[in-house]
Amino acid sequence: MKPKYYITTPIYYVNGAPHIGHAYTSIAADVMARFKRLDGYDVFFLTGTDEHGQKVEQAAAAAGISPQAFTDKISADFKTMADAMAISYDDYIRTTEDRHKASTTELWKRIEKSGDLYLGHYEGWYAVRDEAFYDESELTKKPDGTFMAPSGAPVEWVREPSYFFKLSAFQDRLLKLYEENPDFIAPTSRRNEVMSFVRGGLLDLSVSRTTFNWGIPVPDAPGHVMYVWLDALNNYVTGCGFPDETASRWKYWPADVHFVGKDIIRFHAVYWPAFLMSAGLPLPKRVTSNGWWVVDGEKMSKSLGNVIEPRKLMETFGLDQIRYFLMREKPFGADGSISHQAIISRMNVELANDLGNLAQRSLSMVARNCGGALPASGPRTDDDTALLSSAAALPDLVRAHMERQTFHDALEEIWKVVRAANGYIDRQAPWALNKTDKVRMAHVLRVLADTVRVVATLLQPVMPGSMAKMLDQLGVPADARDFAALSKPLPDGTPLPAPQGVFPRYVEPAA
RNA sequence: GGCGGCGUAGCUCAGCGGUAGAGCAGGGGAAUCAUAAUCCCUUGGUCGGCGGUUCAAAUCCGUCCGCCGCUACCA
Repeated sequence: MKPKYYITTPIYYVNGAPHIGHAYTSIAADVMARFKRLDGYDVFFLTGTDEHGQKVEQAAAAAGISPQAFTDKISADFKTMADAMAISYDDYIRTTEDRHKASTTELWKRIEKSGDLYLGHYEGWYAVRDEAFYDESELTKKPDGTFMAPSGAPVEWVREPSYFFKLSAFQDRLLKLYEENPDFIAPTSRRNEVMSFVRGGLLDLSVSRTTFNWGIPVPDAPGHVMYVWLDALNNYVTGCGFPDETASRWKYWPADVHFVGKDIIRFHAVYWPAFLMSAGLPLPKRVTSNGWWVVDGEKMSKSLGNVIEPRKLMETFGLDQIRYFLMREKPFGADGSISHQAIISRMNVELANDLGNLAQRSLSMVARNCGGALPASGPRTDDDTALLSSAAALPDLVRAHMERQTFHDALEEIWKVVRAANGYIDRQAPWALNKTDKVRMAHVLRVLADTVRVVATLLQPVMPGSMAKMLDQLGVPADARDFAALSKPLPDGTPLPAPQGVFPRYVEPAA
């Protein structure tokens, strides 16, 4: 039986259109999911939308439609986006679904039963627009005497009854979790921040609200709805069929990895495990967080007019090219910059010149000089062995990087082999052998075909469409494209279709 | 303020105790199978400053300068 692997993206808050940040996290999670499937795992990959909260309620009112109609529309937009980016999710969850309400109600009851909830009241300066409370020290006084949040939003003093979660009681258990599981939070810099935060002491968490209705009702507490994070985080458990622990999907819980943006690491690495501990449910194995993309050193913002839209990028450069760029250009956990020029450079230098051209020059010689059939292997020279060995070592190297989400390093390892193959073809010069030693030429071309096959197989998670084309051209059957199949050589004489360029060079349109 | 991180070639970064590295960009050459793609060679750095430990320091310690992150209920 295949080992299971459960992977999630955040569920995205439906207060705006999908942007590059959403695309990035989802693509990374998708790369991971596809990699695990090819590596022999029974993968469950969940994504979806987070649809409750006061802001949604108000935005819907402003739009003159019901909250449900409002979220239906935006959730559909996110789903369309996920499909357009080839996100291979197995389920798409929405927090407004009945299954999630049932699941979260049960989670609440379990936490309550553990004695970790109590009724108190919350008061403070509240900004409706930010859906957040602020400490008085954070506020600035305006000329008219009213106060303003750091975001510029107006605040008002509110006092409301609220249920609290005894987060303060979980400090030691959380620290123990981090210490015993050094891989629980990635990257390390975030782990240090989280540990430092928890060491500093934890306050109880307000987990219900009475000032709005668009949420899951607290059981037996009229007027209270659950506060957003308890509701939102629980989607990961809902997706596995909770509270039906006999559901076929329940085997997937706990998650093997939650992919999140660095802004929500604390919710996933502190609150979420505490909720689960209280409810007596197993904890996720890992929370891995990604950094931001900036444009020319500036954070993207509408006012600066430098917002990069994922749809536009895909239209201009192509989906696989963008997926490749995002995984290749910077370390996953770190911030990095994106620009038109940088995309073109990766695309033309690495995809078109290095890899696309390697496949094209190798396969066109097979087509022309080997009767369009895969040549047989021959006696290996040292040069042959060096290249084939580096290709054979690739799956383990890449796997190790994938486990740590060091995608850019995984791709660099693959590119070392691509560059080595270009060096090999120049040294062996099969075009010269064509005139002097056709037998050796055929053997050289087979070494190249085998090397490109390994590379293309390993790149499928990042560029599924393009690599499918490349593997077609290499004569690899559709059922022999997982990593295990690499140990089985392709049959000699496999007929190959006429090669066609997989990665065209990007040429700037004439102005 | 407290805690943590970073500062290495023009650019992005790796190295983290033993004679400075990669990719891109720049320069020269080779080849001509291929998407004018490829390959080889090469220019270029007092490894932020100053002290210290050591036979030996980008690499350990101290200090200074400059950037950045976290410091609670915001996706």
